[in-house]
Amino acid sequence: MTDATAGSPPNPVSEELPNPAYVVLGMVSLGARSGYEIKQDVDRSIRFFWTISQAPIYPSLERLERDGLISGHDQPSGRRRRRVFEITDAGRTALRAWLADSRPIPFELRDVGLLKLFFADACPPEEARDLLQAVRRRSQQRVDTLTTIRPAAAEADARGNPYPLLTLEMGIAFHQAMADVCARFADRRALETTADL
Amino acid sequence: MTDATAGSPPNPVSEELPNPAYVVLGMVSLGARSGYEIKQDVDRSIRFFWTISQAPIYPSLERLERDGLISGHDQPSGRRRRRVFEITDAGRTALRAWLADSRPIPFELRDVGLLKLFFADACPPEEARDLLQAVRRRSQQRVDTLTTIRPAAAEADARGNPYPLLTLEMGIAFHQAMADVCARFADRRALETTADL
DNA sequence: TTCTCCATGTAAGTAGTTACATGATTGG
DNA sequence: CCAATCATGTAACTACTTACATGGAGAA
Repeated sequence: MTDATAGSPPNPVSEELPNPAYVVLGMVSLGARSGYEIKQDVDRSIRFFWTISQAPIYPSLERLERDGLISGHDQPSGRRRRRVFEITDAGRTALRAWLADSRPIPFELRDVGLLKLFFADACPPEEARDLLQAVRRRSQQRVDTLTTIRPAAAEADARGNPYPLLTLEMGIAFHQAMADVCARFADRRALETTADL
Repeated sequence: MTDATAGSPPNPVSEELPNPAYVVLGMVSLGARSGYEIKQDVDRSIRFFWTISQAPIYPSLERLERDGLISGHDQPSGRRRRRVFEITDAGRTALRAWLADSRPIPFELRDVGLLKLFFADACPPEEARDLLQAVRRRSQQRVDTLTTIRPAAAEADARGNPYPLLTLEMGIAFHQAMADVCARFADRRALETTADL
């Protein structure tokens, strides 16, 4: 039997946190201070492979502080309240432990675009073609957006942190690959249609 | 005011269904008969971009039948109960309407691998390297698995439905692209480390 | 007889979302 | 003074998931 009935206050790192808590912890480690800033930073950087809504950020911060992974101080500007946070040594340790966890990392995609494409045989050729076009354009647009953002990530790279740029380039490559497959398929279809005439 | 208080029975197509219902409808349209078969088919075909657990399938089938999009008949084998379904004309129409919906299709990825990679600067170089390796291997394995499955999709293509093969190739392409970016980055790091000596 | 597969269903829990609510500060 | 932005918090809902429960059929 483990001694689980001991008083709760100390609560060392031991337990695993839910994913959003690691996002919050990670953002604080990169310099985000208030809950508001965390949300901003998420929307600017990782939104292409992770989103978080504002609501769960504040309970997350509370919990991280209770666990001693971040330390918070009130820092109002004028009469507007504001609470800022810094990562602690325990927080850095917990973040590293999460990153170093050697269990296999699952990959789960849940995409309506691919789902529709899979069933596309259920609709007439022109509609299927439009659907393929829509999926292609979607990826092409994503490539464009990510490319626009690239300079900011390149700056971080120049300052010694290459990982934001790495993930950005994975996003670009990923969507470019999807767009390419769409294009190849559309060409093949066009050829077949011409051959049929 | 719309006349919403009318008796519920007729209930024409009008309303949009939740995504899992379209998965079920689509699978029935492709020949899946029982709830059990639907689950099997999902796990064999679309699990790489969509999953569904067994639980919500049966309520979905009930609802689709109430709406007249599929028709069900009891077909027990021996004393073991079993209910089989077919798509109706109304069902085909609803499926087509969903496929043809011209609103932009959202793309949302939620991947712990990329998330960890983004924060990888928080850990020492060897651990970051291991993490990159893990992400790379994950994609490489996915490419291998999908390639193994390819013949089945190629068969469907030969029989006149190219879309399962298309979605499969998109899966192969984007995982290959991710693995390539990992490889390029790992090489760059290796070079830099050698240069430092 | 026992194991695996076929087949359906429910109950409980969780992880997240949107929408709402509040209010201060800054810039035009 | 009005709009946009900074800043935090809650309540209700939804869309799932896992785990549990049941039981027949076929094969070894």
